[in-house]
Amino acid sequence: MTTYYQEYQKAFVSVDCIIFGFEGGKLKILIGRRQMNPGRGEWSLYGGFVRNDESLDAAADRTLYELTGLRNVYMRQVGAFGSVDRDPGERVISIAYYALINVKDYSDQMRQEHHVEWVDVESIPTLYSDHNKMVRQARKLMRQKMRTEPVGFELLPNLFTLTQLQRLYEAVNGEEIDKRNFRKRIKDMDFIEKTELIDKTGSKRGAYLYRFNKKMYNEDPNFKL
Amino acid sequence: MTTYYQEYQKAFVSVDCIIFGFEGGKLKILIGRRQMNPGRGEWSLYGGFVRNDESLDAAADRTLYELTGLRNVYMRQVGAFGSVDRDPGERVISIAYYALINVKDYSDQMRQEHHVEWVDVESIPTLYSDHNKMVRQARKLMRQKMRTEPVGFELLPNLFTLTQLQRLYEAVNGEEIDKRNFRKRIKDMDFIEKTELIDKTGSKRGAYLYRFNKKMYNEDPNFKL
DNA sequence: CAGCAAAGTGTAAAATCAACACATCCCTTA
DNA sequence: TAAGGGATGTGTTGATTTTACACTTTGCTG
Repeated sequence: MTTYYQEYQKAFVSVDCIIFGFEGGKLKILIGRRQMNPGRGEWSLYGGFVRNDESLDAAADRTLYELTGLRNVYMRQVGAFGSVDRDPGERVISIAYYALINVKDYSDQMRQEHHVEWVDVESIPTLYSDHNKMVRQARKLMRQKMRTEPVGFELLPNLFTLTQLQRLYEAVNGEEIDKRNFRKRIKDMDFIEKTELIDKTGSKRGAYLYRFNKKMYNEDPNFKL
Repeated sequence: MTTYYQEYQKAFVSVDCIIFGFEGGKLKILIGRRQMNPGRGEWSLYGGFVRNDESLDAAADRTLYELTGLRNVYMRQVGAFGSVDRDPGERVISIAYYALINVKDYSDQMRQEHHVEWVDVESIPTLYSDHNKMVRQARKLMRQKMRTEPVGFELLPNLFTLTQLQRLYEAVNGEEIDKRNFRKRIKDMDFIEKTELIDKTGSKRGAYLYRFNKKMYNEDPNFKL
């Protein structure tokens, strides 16, 4: 291999994942105690190093897969973090990604094996290095995305009630939404289909289950919530 | 220095700058012929490598300074680009930044020395590697930012006419704006101050010059265009 | 002094958004 | 078996925001 840039310095490049889940009406992220030095034992995002034969996106996918066993998860880059001393040991540039997963797709056993926990985004402890900053930025981007694209469904089961959907948006935006106005907006979006199925777990009366029809959305992609 | 991560691979990390300017009613960016191999002679963004003793943001600032001699320029990160083969020679992760500068602040002499040119964003040639992708993303972010924060003034002289401001927004969004509606919105923003000065270069009649009052904006920061 | 080119100005209709209350259903339990 | 509780589900109205739209003024130029 020709070495063009030998006069310049290299750095370690890692990815860190902000993994969002929605459970019990709360928006949560997965964090765990850091297993390696430096910083062993501190609360931390889950991450990993980028190999020279994989793209950043691929490294993020792989990292998420290692942790959850899930593939084809919705992930988006948050940005690159590169303070000189963000890692106490070496120069490490980290690229943060956020992921949206359905909590039910993540086995509790696997969660425990990796020593990670779901914590409410409203009460995140101090994390290793600049991870709190990453989380803040991820939330901001995610909130923005949720407003303009139908990505919230990634956090819900295939079938969901309108109340669940509303609670999700309330958790993401941190404010209550008027039920009637919310449902009116949903009605305008044909790609959110009402099924004949009823969910009985959330109430005695039962609520209709809805589903997101991706094909229908792609034919006329206009979403706003 | 303790070496914690020796089992992992390092990569070169660079920054690339999308430098926006506004001139003759057109939004432009600075590009030049690449001076180094690989890719010498191809159209390219201006960039540089990140040193181990500077943050990513500092590297971006330095790179812009080397090219333009300007400091304290409005810059924001676009994101990290890391396809495996984005650089034909080595593994290089690049962090893209966009900058907003007032074209008049950039001396034409310095521009020529660095062999860069202003080109209309609507007719950008094929650029080296993934630089076109960087530009697309930068424009998207920049457009978004322009809508919600008063950053457009970075592209204009201190004193500007409302027509200039309107042309800027038209160039950024790629669509014409109704003059009366535009001016109505401006009137609602007290921090865009009318001065008693008149610009005579743009019309025979002359137009009032306005200025952006940053302090006033900070007291009540609400901007929307 | 007529013509031109850009500056500057208001209103009305349409669309969107925000506020708001009660009946229904089904299960539970007294 | 009747009453109570808790979540589901449903429309209207006023307020606000957004859009569409045309003519006069000014000062220089020929």
